[in-house]
Amino acid sequence: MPELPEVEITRRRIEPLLVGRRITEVVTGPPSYFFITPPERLRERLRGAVVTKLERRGKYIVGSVDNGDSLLLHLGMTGQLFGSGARSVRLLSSTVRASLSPEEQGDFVPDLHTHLRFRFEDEGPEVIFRDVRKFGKVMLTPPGESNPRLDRLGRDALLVSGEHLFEATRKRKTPIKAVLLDQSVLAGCGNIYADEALFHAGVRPGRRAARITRRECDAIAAELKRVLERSIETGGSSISDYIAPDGSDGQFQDERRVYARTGEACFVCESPIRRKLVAQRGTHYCPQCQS
DNA sequence: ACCGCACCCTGAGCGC
DNA sequence: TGCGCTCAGGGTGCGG
Repeated sequence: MPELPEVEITRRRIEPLLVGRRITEVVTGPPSYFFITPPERLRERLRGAVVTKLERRGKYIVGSVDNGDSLLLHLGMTGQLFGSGARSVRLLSSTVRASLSPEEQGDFVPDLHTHLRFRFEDEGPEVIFRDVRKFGKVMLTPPGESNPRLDRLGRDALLVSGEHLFEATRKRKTPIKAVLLDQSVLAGCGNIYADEALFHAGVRPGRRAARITRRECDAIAAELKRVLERSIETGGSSISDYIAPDGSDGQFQDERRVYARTGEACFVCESPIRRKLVAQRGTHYCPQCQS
């Protein structure tokens, strides 16, 4: 599931494929939950346009278009943004994959889940947005208009501080993990990195936020920053559908300490890792190392 | 203001 | 073998 590191890696790799190239055609799928802006409007507004800048805001990728529009992309749970040259079996459903020989599992072929394709004047690689579950989003904001989705975002998770976390957690009865997942507090933090940061900080995810000490807030902030930076360095976590935009897998999943390790031994104390629901999310922790 | 929860979606994995 | 059920989860919006 794409969180800040995966989104940042995607942004970095897509930037040279998108920025500065004149769009000649936008090919879209039919209207759906995925399209906040209707596909017809996207096609009209982006034909002939150039994206001049590509930034990340939390888990959003935001493009500045030379017509003044702002292009918002969100990968949701299963969104994949890549160049047409990417080669990865993760770009195919397992049933389709199973019907192909290894040598056939090469170049990407647009399918039912391919909602958006950008074609360019230079006739080079296309930029493709595929999303099986359609929890991803694409949206165009007209010149001068702000976007409420972006306005809601809090501080970027890479810039978290113990002080900020301490202030945000006072008077909150909800579990500390819910605060870490709250995009209006920490933009970009998601399920994997919340669990990992809380493990490294030695704090149980279900603890009431207001009961977390200043010292613990410092530890959580430092560890969150560290795991996010480390994940970006190692290419992100390729759990389920995420691939880097060149089709390669990330490596951070090999450095996980608790996420999706239910029942396996803690690397520190060998206690079995536990899983429970916190804030309606699958949550993993070590009962011995975290208190 | 804050909190919990339903909803959106579809493939994987499981039990029968 | 195959069907049908359940689960997964980011973000939004609603009701309490």
